[in-house]
Amino acid sequence: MASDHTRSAILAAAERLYADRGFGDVTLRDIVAEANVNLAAVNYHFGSKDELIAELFVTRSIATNRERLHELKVAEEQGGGRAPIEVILRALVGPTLRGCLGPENQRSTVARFMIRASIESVPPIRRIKNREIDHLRKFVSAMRRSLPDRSDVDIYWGLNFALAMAHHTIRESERLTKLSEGKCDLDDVEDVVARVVSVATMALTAGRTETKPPARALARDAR
Amino acid sequence: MASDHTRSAILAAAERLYADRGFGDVTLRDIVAEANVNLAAVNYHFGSKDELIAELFVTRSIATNRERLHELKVAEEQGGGRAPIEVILRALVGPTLRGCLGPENQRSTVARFMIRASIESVPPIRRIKNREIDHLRKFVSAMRRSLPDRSDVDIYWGLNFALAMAHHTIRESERLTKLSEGKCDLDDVEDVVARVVSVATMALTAGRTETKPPARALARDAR
DNA sequence: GATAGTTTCATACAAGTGTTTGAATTGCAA
DNA sequence: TTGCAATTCAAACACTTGTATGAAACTATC
Repeated sequence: MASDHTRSAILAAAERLYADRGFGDVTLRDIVAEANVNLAAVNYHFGSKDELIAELFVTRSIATNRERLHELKVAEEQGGGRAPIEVILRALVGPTLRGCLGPENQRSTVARFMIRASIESVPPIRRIKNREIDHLRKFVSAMRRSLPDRSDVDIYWGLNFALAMAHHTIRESERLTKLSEGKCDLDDVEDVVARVVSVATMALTAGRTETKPPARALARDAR
Repeated sequence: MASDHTRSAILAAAERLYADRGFGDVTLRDIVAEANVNLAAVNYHFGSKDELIAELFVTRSIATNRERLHELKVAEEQGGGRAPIEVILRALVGPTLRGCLGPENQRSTVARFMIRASIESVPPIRRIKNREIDHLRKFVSAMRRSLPDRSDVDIYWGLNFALAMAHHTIRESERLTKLSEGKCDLDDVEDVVARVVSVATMALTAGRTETKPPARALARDAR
C-alpha cells in the first residue's frame, strides 16, 4: 500500500493553482513544482492530466453538493418539509459566495476551484458535468414545494437568475469594485448574499405574494 | 496600397471561430485555414496573434458600444433627458441577448464574439478591457438620472445584476434548456429580454416605487 | 539481509504552438 | 517591358505541452 502522500500533494497543489489562475495557463510542470514532486508523478498516479482534473472535479463537486444539500435538508426539516424560498436560495448561493468572496484568508479553495470549473469549460469536466443538473433538480423540487402556485417555467428562471447573480458577482467582483469606486463592498459577504437572495426572491414571488418587503430591509434582516 | 482582402478575410475568420469555439482552442492554423490564406499572413498583417485578437476586440467593442449608446441616447432624448429605467436596461442587455440567442441563423457574430471575450479573459483583451468600465459609467449616469432617489450603491448593484442575468443566461442557455426540459424557451428572445429587464427593474426599484407590476405582466407588455 | 513490488527520478519523445525566413509571385508605376 | 515594392508561400525554427521510458531508490515481506 502506498503512502498516498504524493497523490494528495498533487491534488492539493492542482486545486490551488487552478483556483487561482484557471485551467488555461496552469501546466503539469507548474503543478509538480508547487507540489514538490517529480513530473512523472502525475501520470503515474492519475494516468493523465485530464484524469487528474476529472478526479479533482468529481471529489470537489461531491463535497460542495453535499454541503449545499445538507443546508437545504435542514431547512426543509425545520419547516416541516417546506422551507421559505429565501432559505432555499440562501442554501443555493450562500456557500459559493462565502467561499469565493470576503477576506482573502478565509476564502475556500474548493469554492474557488468549483467556480473556475463552472466558468472555463475544459473537456474532462464538461464530460462529467451532467451530474450537476441532477443536483440542481433537487433545488427545483424544493423551490416547487416552497412556491406551489408558481409555474415551473418561473421556477427555472428564478433558479437561473439566482445562480447568474451569484456567479457573475464572483467573476466580476474586481470590476464591480472598480466601477463603483469601492462603494460596493464585496468583502461584506453577507450583504452580497442578502442582495442576491433578495432579488432572486422578488423574481420568484413578484405578482403572487401579498407582502413584498423592500430589498434593503431584507438585506438587513439577513445579517 | 494593399488590397486589404487578406486582412479582412483573417479578421472575419478569426471572429467567426472565436465566437464559435472560444479563444482557448482556436489556433492560428485554424484561422488561416478558415480564411484560405497562408499561415504567415497573420504575422505579416497583424504582427502577432495577440495583436490580431486585440484589433478584433477593439473594433468590435467600439461597434457594440456605439450601438448600445445610440439606443440609450434615443431613449433619453425621447424622454427629455430622462429615460424610464426599463428602457435603459433594455438598451444595456437587449442587443447582446438578441445577438447571442434566438434562431441560429440570425445570431450576430459580433455579439457572440464579445460574449466570448467577456468570458475567457485572454491576456491581450484583458489589457484593453478597462475601457468597458468607462462605457458602463455612461449607463450608470443614465440610471442615476432615471432613478434620482436611488443610492449609487443600489444603482451599481442593479447594473451588475442586469449584466449577470443576461450574460449567464447566454452562457448557460444550453443547461437551462436541458434542466427545464425545454420549458424555458431560449429562442423566444424578446421574452428573455423582458424577464431580465423585469427582474433588474425590480431590483432597482423595490422599496421605492409605488406601483410594482408583476413580472409576467411586465414581460408581456414588453413584446 | 535478500528479494519483489512500488514509487521516484532524470531524461527523452512526439505533437502542437506562434513566429521567422528567404525565395517566389504579384501588382503597379515609369 | 522593366523595375521595384508589396504580398504570398512553403518550410523551418524555437519553444512548450503532455506523455513515455528505463534505471534508481525505496519499502515491506520473507
